[in-house]
Amino acid sequence: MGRSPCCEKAHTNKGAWTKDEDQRLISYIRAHGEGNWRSLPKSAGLLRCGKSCRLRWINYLRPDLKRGNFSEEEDEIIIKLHSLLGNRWSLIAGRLPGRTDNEIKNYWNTHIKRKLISSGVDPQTHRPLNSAAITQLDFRNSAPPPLSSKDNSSSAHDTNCNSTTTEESQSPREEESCAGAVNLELSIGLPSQSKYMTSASSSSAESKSIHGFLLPAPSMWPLGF
DNA sequence: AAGCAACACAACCGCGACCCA
DNA sequence: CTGGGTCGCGGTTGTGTTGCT
Repeated sequence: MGRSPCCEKAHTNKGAWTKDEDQRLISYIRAHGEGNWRSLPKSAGLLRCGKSCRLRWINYLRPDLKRGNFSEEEDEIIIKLHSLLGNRWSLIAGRLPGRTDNEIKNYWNTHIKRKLISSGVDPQTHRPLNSAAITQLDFRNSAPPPLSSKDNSSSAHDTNCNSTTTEESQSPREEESCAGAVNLELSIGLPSQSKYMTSASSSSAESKSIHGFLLPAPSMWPLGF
């Protein structure tokens, strides 16, 4: 179906935020709280799209943001969580207080990916690069290589279950079919207040993640999750 | 010192999920 | 049940900064 633009593009600013805009947004949210992103810009006197306001607040202005370099420990947590969850940055961010999904995503793409590759680990599969290469050969004639390189019988499923491509299947049916025996909440203790743990589709999404991603051997886990 | 390339990160875009009338 | 509006997510792009030649 057709989709209306999220805002009147002709009357909105784009690009970098000014200090004045930041200040307006901060003081408005302090006074009225988060939410109503669509109407917020107008109420706050900002010539910005609601989405832009939300992003600016979440990624940059929120008072509880940590900012600054990632610690070694955070690195390891991110790697660990990525091996479990794939590119579900918001879920990963939920486990790292003070960090945002955007920040983690950027950090992954610019630092950790390279770090893993240089240490011989495939950043998508979290397996040694050699075996990943073999896996790629195996799937060269079909769809893009699945994250999991396990048995062929489940490879199609794994492709559907992984989250690294835009072709990712999101349908509840497939999520259900992907729901595995492992409860992610038990494994990594996702916060129960997260919306992801309260909606049915989301909890199945967790299950699918844990199932879709072949867990690396415990010996490869830097942390004792 | 200048030009270029690589890097880092903020911001945008499009889409699916969710909510509610 | 359906359709429209809104929110949130992940991928991608744009731009400023840093390092190298």
